[in-house]
Amino acid sequence: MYRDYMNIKRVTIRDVAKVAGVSHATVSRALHDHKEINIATRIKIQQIAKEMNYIPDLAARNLATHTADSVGVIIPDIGNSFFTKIIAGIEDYCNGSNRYVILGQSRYDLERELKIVKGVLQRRVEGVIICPSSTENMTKIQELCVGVPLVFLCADASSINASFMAVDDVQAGKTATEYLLGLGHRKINFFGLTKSNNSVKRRVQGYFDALQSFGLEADESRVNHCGMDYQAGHAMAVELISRGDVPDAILAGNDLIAVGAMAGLNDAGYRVPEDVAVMGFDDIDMAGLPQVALTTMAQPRYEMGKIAAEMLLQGKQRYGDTAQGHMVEASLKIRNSCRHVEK
Amino acid sequence: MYRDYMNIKRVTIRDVAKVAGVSHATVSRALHDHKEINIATRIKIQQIAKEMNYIPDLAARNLATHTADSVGVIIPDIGNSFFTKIIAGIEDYCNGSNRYVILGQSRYDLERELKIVKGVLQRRVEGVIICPSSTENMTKIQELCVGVPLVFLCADASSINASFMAVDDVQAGKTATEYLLGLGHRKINFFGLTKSNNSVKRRVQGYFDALQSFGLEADESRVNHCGMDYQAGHAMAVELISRGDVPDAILAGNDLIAVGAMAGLNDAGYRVPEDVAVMGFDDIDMAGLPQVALTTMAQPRYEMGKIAAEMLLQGKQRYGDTAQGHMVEASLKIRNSCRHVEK
DNA sequence: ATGAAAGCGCTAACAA
DNA sequence: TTGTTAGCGCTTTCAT
Repeated sequence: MYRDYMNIKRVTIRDVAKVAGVSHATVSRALHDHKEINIATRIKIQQIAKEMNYIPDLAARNLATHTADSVGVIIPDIGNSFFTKIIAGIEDYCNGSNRYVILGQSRYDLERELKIVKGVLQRRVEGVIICPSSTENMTKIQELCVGVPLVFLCADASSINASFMAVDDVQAGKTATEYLLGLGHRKINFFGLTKSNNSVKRRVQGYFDALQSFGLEADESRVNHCGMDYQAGHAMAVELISRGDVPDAILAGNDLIAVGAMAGLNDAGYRVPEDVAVMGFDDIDMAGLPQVALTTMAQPRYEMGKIAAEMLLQGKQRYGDTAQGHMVEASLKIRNSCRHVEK
Repeated sequence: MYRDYMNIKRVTIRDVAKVAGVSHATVSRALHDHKEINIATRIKIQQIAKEMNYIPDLAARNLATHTADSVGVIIPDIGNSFFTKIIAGIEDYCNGSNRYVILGQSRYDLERELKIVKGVLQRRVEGVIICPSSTENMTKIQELCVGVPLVFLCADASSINASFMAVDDVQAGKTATEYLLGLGHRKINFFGLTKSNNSVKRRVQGYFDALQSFGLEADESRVNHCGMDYQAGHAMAVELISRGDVPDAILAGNDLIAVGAMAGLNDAGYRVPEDVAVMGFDDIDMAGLPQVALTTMAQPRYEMGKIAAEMLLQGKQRYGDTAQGHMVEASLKIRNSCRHVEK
């Protein structure tokens, strides 16, 4: 039924006890530097344990103590360095306190995401940090996590009273769009998971806000629903071109899309930024390459991961607790993929 | 002493049993679709379990059955998309069989790496897959993992009789260098963790082999020991320039270094490939961007991860078992960062 | 300072 | 078909 774990039996606390000629309880005490123990026996036991290559079984310990020592981290796409930097932040915080990360990848797939949440919960995590693939799933996730600390990352969860750590995406979308507008662009298309993803939806909202503040009419056909990766951005750009509907500027839901769009534009003979401006969100490593020089809205990814971990593990955010929301500002990073045009 | 896991007690198999009016053993059977159970009670119990939001505790199950359901994956740097793609391969294989990945990042730090190995071992992993940061640590890792399936990734472990999945780095280094040599370059510098990292050491060996086959004398001062990231590549390039020792070509230990070196060269007014050729290893996403167009030795990263996971979980590679080694060829990916010169 | 015993949540003989 | 019991490796009272 289950998978075999190991034929070679690992040395347990009892094995050590036998060799040391004490009870296993004493070994447990010795290993934990318990105060009420003879210092000589403690040293002896620790010595023996080491010689026998004793490795404690944390699963058993956790079972006995009702504790947990790992946190579940669920992100949409491990191939996107934006998330990867977030994980680095979480990891660093966790390693500092000897906790480990159990990783899950939702691939922006709602079913899969829910399944993974269940999966990590079964594994006795101390809490879960999740960048939800969609707004729709957030309530369900919250319900699944009853009793377990939970913080949403990169998603505003204030409406469902859950803890979160996010960038002010509405503001970020607005700032980005205003920048493009200020440069003289008028036909601005938005690329991304504009219908489902929490962050992207809010960025689109900011995009509309900016249009409105410039007295411009919003054109729904300019928000183009597509995936969140390089390929999708490339394909969407190519599609627009083949439709003969080349915009002044493309505001992409993330940098991966933006870079893909740039490539698609280039392939079709359009120059960036001369012919069309391209802008993204996140400020991933790629964006900063001199050869790419993508103008983008930067998010403090590493810090966001770190703070989320801190919120989770210090605050013990849990369903029913007063939710805690951290909202930080994204910052406009001007590089060379957008330029001024006369209108 | 330990961290609190949850105040809200989770519903256990016994809680379900009480409600259903059966013994907890029956619940266990029902939940596992055990054959010897009344179909009506089975359905009833499953129903109740669902209503009560019962979540099985896999730690307890594993303890009882001597099984494990997660695999430890240890890589040097999660910020490098090369490793990230490997993880994607492992993840996909694992998710297919409902296993989870416990992640660790060594940061090319030997102490840290060993500590992480111990950490995942304590967490009852079914096996460990590791991209070792150095050759030196490999034996130690092998010793730590006695009794637990282990496969080295991106490192030739045949000399210590351990299982591994790797690219033929010697050949890859040779092919790369010969390509550069064939282009007319003579002063070729090698960047990277040339003294410690298994892969890099072997690539350097191939580099020397190629030099020799061209009847050229190896110049030790042209192998420059530096970190494995963008910053390190950038810094090393700048240092060479400030030394007034600009080479014809730079062969970087990985693409991140190569891209960093390109940027450093650009910053100092040198053009790639006109003034100096730059080449890397791995073929990460960045390398493929039209704006970067880095010539590199490509490795089938995703597949390597997948195969490693398969080796680990099917073959149950363990210390003492006949080790299994998979060696695949890297392929030369010619783009625009190297060009022909007259000598 | 140490041992004996109970129990964490679960599975798996063994009985009934 | 179901319940009883023991036990996985560990911690933690409670005695001694």
